Amino acid sequence: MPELPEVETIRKDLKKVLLNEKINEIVVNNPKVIKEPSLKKFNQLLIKSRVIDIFRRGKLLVLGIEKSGEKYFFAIHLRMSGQIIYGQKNIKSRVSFKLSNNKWLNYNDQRLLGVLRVVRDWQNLSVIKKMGPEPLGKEFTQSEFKQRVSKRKGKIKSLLLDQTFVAGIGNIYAAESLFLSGINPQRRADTLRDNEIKKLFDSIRKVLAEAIKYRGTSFSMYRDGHGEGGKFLNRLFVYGRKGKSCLKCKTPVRRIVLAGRGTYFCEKCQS
DNA sequence: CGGGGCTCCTGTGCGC
DNA sequence: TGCGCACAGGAGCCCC
Repeated sequence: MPELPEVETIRKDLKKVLLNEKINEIVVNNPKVIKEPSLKKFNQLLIKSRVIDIFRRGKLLVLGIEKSGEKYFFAIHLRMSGQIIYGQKNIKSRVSFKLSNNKWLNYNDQRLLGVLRVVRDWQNLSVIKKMGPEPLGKEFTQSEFKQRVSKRKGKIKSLLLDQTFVAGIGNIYAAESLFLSGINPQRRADTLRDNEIKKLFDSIRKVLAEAIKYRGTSFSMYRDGHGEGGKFLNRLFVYGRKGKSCLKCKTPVRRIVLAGRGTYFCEKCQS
């Protein structure tokens, strides 16, 4: 569900309310989402710990925590249906944390696909070690992007979804970036011309930055740190608009399946 | 390396 | 109303 802009919105929301709070109580209603370490150890490490940092890498949200002089990282991947909502206790949550200010941090996850971990070194997580560049960061440059794209034989849309290639892009923003750049999602990456790759590079950054500005896209499950929806939904050009007319040329938007994922595009605007 | 299929889950919406 | 199927902001795994 949440892609980079959604996770970033949650991060910013939580940063305002979570820093320096202590976790005083943990209620685990479904241990399945806790992947590392054991449930017992997970509870032990988090209880009475203090939140000292909150950051994001790709779609991964990380809380830096401190417990009796030791530093740990609470890494949260929301996958398809995860939510982290600050406020009142939610009895439907998979895991809830009671904070020292008597508020609750609820981890909700309808489909139970999310992953919670507590580790000593977040940079040592395999997802992090394999993860591609942060698309809004300085290390993401047009020239290295162009070089890497032009070497790949797979479909450009699959490549954008590959977290080891670029971090944080998911199904919505892959579709929107490709629409803005006028590129058909089925194109082989190595057939893109230089000006198309440049356009794609710019579009990725533009779409992600805009989506952050509008606090993400709420199709159904996504909620920000306070349980509110994002406002980017009505700024989407193609995602979820099958059969509706293209906002640029009025041609009906098509939906196909690529690598098992719904893929939306305008045949006329994207070639 | 690339692609397809399947899997982990729960829930909703649609056609018949 | 009921049933079965498709589909859902993700990603890892196996196999060809």
